Amino acid sequence: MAFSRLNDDELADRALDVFRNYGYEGSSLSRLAESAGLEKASFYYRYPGGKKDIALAVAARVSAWFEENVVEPLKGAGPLPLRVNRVAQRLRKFYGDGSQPCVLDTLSLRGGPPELQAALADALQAWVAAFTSIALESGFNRIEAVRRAQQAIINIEGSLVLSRVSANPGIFLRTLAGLPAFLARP
Amino acid sequence: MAFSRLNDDELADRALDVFRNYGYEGSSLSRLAESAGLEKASFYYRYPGGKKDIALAVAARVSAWFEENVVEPLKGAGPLPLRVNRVAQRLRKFYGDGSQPCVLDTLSLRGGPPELQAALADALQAWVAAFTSIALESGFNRIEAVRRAQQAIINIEGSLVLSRVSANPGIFLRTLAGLPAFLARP
DNA sequence: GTCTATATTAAGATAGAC
DNA sequence: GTCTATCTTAATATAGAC
Repeated sequence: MAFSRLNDDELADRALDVFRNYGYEGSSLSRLAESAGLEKASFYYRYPGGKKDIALAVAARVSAWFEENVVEPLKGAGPLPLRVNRVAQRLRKFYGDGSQPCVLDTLSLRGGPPELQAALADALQAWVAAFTSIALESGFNRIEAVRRAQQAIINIEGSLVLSRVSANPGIFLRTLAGLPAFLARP
Repeated sequence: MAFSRLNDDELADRALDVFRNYGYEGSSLSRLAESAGLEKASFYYRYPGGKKDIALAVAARVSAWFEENVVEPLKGAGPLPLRVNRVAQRLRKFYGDGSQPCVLDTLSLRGGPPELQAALADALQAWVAAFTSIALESGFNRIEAVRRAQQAIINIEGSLVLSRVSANPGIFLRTLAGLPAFLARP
């Protein structure tokens, strides 16, 4: 295994996939190392603090993902609904078309360190802020804009739970389809 | 510990609390046994199949909880919004005022047997059906009633995730407050 | 029906070779 | 920077006393 090693971002992406599917406690170091194609000892070399460290790296990666795939695309040119729709497609992919749990939801389950909870809360806050900006730009007043942003994320998170538990992606995909009209009124 | 033993329902309630906070894989038998105030060996006496068995018992208990606290109260007498509000208060308590994860969400994470996933999907389906009945009784046509029922549960599950991750129960409590008007239009 | 005791396997973590 | 080897602790599971 001297070749085909993964860089830090790729490694965090693999770990993200383990964490969101098993929760914090359910993600054993063996599983995390295996998902990275590494022996446990090599894993400790990269993340001396073990599971805590890689979980924090995953939280940072999640924040970076939202910056790159939600905050930035929303700032781009073009009509508002079209920009929102671009973000909806990124979210669709991020959540595996409704088959993958949200890492904010499941990595925040009991067992992780307080810094992890704080980092996940920050990532969520950035998401709300990005959606709020769009609702403001769309003409809603501040109170209504924040309400819409929160409700849009409630819709995404809630429909994801329903889709996943009932093994019916349609609910999640329909929610995403309605996102542009909901956040950026025509 | 010859006295103060818990019956099956009480035991399942304790296990439910462990499962929803740690997910399936993250809930060790040691933790489950400890939460029940039993030694591991005693736990195996009651649930010979170990974690799988108690998880299935928890899923059955969840179904029973929805039957008793959602389906039945909605059938009671009184104005529709008042009945829905009674259910909202039960849900508020069930979810620890927005501090406790939903067991449908987190017990369905990877690791559990297929029968568990099926049982949790059934419980969710019963919830949707109960809310659909209310929306129908309230005057919505069938398609809109199903949509409202699903959306009401999306609101609950989604706002619970937001409240929990951001440690802000307000979002969840506000969603519950709006439930009667949403499901049973005045 | 619950306990103590114990066996086996997996998880968490480090040392040292390459 | 990754590996094998090893240690320690925890998890899973069973046997047998009470």
